[in-house]
Amino acid sequence: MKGQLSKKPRHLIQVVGRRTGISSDVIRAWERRYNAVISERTQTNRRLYTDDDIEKLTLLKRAINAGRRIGDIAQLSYDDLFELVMGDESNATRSYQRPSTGTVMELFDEAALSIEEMNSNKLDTALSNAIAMLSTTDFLMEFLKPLHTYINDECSRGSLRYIQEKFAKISLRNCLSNLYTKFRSAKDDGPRMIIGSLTSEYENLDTLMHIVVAQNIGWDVTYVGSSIPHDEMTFMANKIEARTIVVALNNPRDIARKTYEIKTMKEQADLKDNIVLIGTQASNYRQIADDVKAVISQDLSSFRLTLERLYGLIR
Amino acid sequence: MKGQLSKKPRHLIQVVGRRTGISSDVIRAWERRYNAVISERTQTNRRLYTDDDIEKLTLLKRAINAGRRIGDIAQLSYDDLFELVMGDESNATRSYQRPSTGTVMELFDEAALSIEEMNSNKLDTALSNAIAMLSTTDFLMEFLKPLHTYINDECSRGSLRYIQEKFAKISLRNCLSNLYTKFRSAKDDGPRMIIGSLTSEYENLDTLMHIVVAQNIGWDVTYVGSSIPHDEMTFMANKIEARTIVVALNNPRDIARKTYEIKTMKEQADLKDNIVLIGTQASNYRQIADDVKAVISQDLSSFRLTLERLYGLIR
DNA sequence: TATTACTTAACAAAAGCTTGACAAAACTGT
DNA sequence: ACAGTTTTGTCAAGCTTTTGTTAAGTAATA
Repeated sequence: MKGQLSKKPRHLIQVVGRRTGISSDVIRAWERRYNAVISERTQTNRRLYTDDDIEKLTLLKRAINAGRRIGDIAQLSYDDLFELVMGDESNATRSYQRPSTGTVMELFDEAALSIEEMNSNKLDTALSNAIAMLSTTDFLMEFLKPLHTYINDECSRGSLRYIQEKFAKISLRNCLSNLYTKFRSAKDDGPRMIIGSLTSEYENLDTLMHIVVAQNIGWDVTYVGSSIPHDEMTFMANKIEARTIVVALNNPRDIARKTYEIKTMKEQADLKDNIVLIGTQASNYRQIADDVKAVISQDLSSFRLTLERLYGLIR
Repeated sequence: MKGQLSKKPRHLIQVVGRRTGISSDVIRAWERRYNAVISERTQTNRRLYTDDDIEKLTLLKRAINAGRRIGDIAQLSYDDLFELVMGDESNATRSYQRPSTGTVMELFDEAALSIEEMNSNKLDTALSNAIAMLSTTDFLMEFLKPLHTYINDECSRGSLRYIQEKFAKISLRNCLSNLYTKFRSAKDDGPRMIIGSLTSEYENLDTLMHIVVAQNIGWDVTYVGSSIPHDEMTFMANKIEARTIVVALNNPRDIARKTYEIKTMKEQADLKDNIVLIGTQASNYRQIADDVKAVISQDLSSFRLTLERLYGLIR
């Protein structure tokens, strides 16, 4: 499911440094000393890295954060590294295992089938296999998001019952919160961000996906849940010195009130960056977004871009 | 389940320390004095441990927690150690006194502090340290449950703000759902159970704790969430051939309706065992419990006992 | 021209190792 | 209950290994 782009060497070392949080000096030192990631070169000898290289470097960093030493792990394959990191970060008895056979499509079908059968065990396995098979971003965009849409569709078509929807979403939620806590340990130095939703909003799987994306880029994310009064958010943002607040907007009710609340938050919170609005209803807040210079991110990929831009500016 | 990897010495002493919660000094001291775990070495004399070594150290730690002395048990084989620990811990459940309460106390304080500071990273760390340090049951009963009570108390006293409560509970929830998925894979053959709550009930951390307890004993638990119509529960129970349904009752509203729903579920679901009622409000359902031979479990320990009894009957 | 990247070499902080010592906690015999 | 002994976690000193950082000089880039 990975595009061809990921195999193409195209990132300068500077970009890689930003994305992974590893300084270019260190990336070069790792290459020189341990052959950790050996990149292609341009005709004029500049290093060019692929997306896969970045993923491997990210894993290396996480492994180091978990107590490994670079010299011991630099030469491991991506798969071995992955398993190692999963074992290290969760004291889990079971570690993720790459399925030897089967494609992402098959995993998707298996997930769908387990939802129909209401077999939560099987569903969990399918999910963690998908995590093991794909990069985090791909897992979200190419697997979890479609699966979520599928569930909603089948539900409104009536081919899935209410309890099947509920049950499936609990598994997805768990899976996302696992990802969340896993990445958490890796990043304790990134720029801080608060994600939550205002009063009258409900918890939303999409919001959780946004959290994982943000953490993946390097942000230190605090999720505060749904239905949070705006002054509480402001209080927390100031207390923990968050650079930005991300507000999830999925419920079409009370637009006027929420507009006012966003405005107040912008005024009272001492943010270094602008507020970010996400969710299906975010587009209804264009006016206030313009007024307070908030950024609207309609989907995961644009959210990712927004954050990468901000993160780049910070360093 | 264990691959060849577990036999391969690959963990640095630091990693081992982090995973077991035993300081590297102590690990070395145990090796020097009692030959507790003798690791391989790298060419440059660094210690490298296998997964099995980590398991043995974890057992040693649990044995010490249960009152053993390291000098007496260090040289035991893994199997002997395992048996010892099992015996010790099951005896300890009833009459409770833990010698090394000091450190657990500190973890509790650290958790409380991180809630005040709203540092989710620190809170997560404290939680996973507590998990590593205690057996699952102790973790729930002696750590998570008190922490939950503490949060609620401080909140009603007004010394914690709403957002601190919300934020803390999200971390606890994540922690519980991690435990849930962690144990899930281990048991796919146990007797099946559904846990959920009826319409007008909200999600509740106590219910999640019950799930973990049930899984810990060996049940194959499917959690279906809160606010589930009773006929949906029945449908699922029959479909996956659950032995029992556990109904969480925490909201004092609509007792009459829920009473009726419990009765209907008992009639229409094809359960091998009786329905179990849990939660703060469960005691208001004595009448119907008698009528349909449902069991009421007021707290985690009585829930545990009930399930152990059932589980014992089944095997 | 100012910035970024490349290579090589050197340096210094961090972490590991061993040995030895010490003090608190636990145990023992009276 | 109490004094003496043993057990055990912790720490320090002195050494080695590992690894991030910095500097210097050169080349490419915009």
